[in-house]
Amino acid sequence: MIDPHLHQPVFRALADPTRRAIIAMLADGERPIGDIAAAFEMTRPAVAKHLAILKEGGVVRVEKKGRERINRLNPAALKSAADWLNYFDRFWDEKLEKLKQAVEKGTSAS
Amino acid sequence: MIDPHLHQPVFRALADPTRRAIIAMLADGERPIGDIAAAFEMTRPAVAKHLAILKEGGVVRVEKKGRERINRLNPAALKSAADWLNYFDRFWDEKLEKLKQAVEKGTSAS
DNA sequence: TAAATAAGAAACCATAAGGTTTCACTTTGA
DNA sequence: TCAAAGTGAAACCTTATGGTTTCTTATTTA
Repeated sequence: MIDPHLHQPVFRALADPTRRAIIAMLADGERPIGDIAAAFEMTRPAVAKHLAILKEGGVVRVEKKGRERINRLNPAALKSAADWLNYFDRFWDEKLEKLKQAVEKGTSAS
Repeated sequence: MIDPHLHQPVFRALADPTRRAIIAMLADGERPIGDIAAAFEMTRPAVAKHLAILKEGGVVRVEKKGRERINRLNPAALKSAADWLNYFDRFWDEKLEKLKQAVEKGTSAS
């Protein structure tokens, strides 16, 4: 299994429900911080901190546009975490496979 | 997108690198807490706390066996988080698709 | 039955997290 | 050019987190 510290910035970014909600929101389209703060009824500094953590994980990127800062989702960064998790697919797949086999055996035996 | 609070116990379990390492270790086979503590050079109470959080997320299950407590991975619990993340596949897939198309166009044009 | 083994529980500590208020800095538009 | 809009940054507060030490409880086994 891969070194868990490599994934830390992404998993840290994913750890907070507000941040996951921000990710979901940005999946729908890029937005300035003010919009996000308004949507979550939260002060801008609070959102700014969440965005900083999301940026550290590479999940969000900013583009300065006049006096606005456009926050854009970088979904590729989530792949690192997804890959880590998908590694375990084999386990519950195996379990399902075993269960399926057991059920089939039982059905044919009865 | 689904309510981010539903996934909270799992994502919280995944947030710490030590916990992810414990998950990886248990994927290799069930183990009592003492073994885990020894492997990570950490006191048992510390590991016990991590295991408690993993249990809250349903990621780990315990079975009392004599004076030992066997900790076993429940990989199915990870599926909830994996599903949430895999939702975003479409985004970087889309990006890759667009990039591919752009490259192909460029190649055929040159 | 007494000693050793495996673990849970409580108390405590330092630091990280998540939030707020307040103040300063740019860019726009009248 | 000057007020308003959109932010960033610093200071501060409360609670969560991750860890330790110490003490108690339950099983083995000699």
